[in-house]
Amino acid sequence: MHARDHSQPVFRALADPTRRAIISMLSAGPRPIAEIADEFEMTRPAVAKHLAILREGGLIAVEPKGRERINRLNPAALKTAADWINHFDQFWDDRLAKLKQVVEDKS
Amino acid sequence: MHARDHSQPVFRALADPTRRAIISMLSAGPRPIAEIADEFEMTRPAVAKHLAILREGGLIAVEPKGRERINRLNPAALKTAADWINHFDQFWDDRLAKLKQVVEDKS
DNA sequence: TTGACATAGAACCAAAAGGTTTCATATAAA
DNA sequence: TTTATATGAAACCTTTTGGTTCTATGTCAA
Repeated sequence: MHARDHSQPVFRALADPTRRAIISMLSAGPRPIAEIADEFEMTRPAVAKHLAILREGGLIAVEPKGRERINRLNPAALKTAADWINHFDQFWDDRLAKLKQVVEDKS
Repeated sequence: MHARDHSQPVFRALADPTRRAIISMLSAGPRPIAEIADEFEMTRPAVAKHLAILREGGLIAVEPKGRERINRLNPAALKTAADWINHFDQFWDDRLAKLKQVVEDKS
């Protein structure tokens, strides 16, 4: 059993509605900070802080490009949270969970 | 922009490791507050606060039984978070997402 | 080189979160 | 009825969170 809680930074990142909105936004494609900040009614440094927390959760990766820093969604990190939640699949839809297992076994 | 964020109370509830541990614990069966609090190194009122937040997220239901209050997991509420996350399934495993869709359509 | 642009980062602040202790209340058991 | 138990709830405290403004730095463009 895993003693420590590696999913904490991910769940923490997902807890804020602004950060979830940023994830949605970045699912359409990578963007520099200023462009992201334009979509919200808060200052750029505030958005930058949210991006830092998303980065700590591994949810985004940053690549410098000239004087910009391009933020790209790393959806694989979402799987950490999905795995934890899906652990309880059986409780809300046992049949689907079993079929999904079959699908996974066949792959 | 989405008008309102109905998933916020769920994600908020999931953000704390103690609350996730409580969810795990209750997946084994309903328990009264004192029994839950025994498992953590914090006071009963602290645990009671966590239970209140889980209740706000719809993740647990409480039924009074004598002088006890039995906390029962309501895993259906987890689906709210799962749905949001699985919306990004395509990014980490497009094939599985499609098969899962087929399964859901057949039900 | 000079000026504009994109971002980093520090200092600061108010509110929320997560904990505590203390006290009140309802039910069960003696 | 009296006492013990299970919980609710208030008051309080400290740390974290989410925001701000101001300043510094590196890069592009004239």
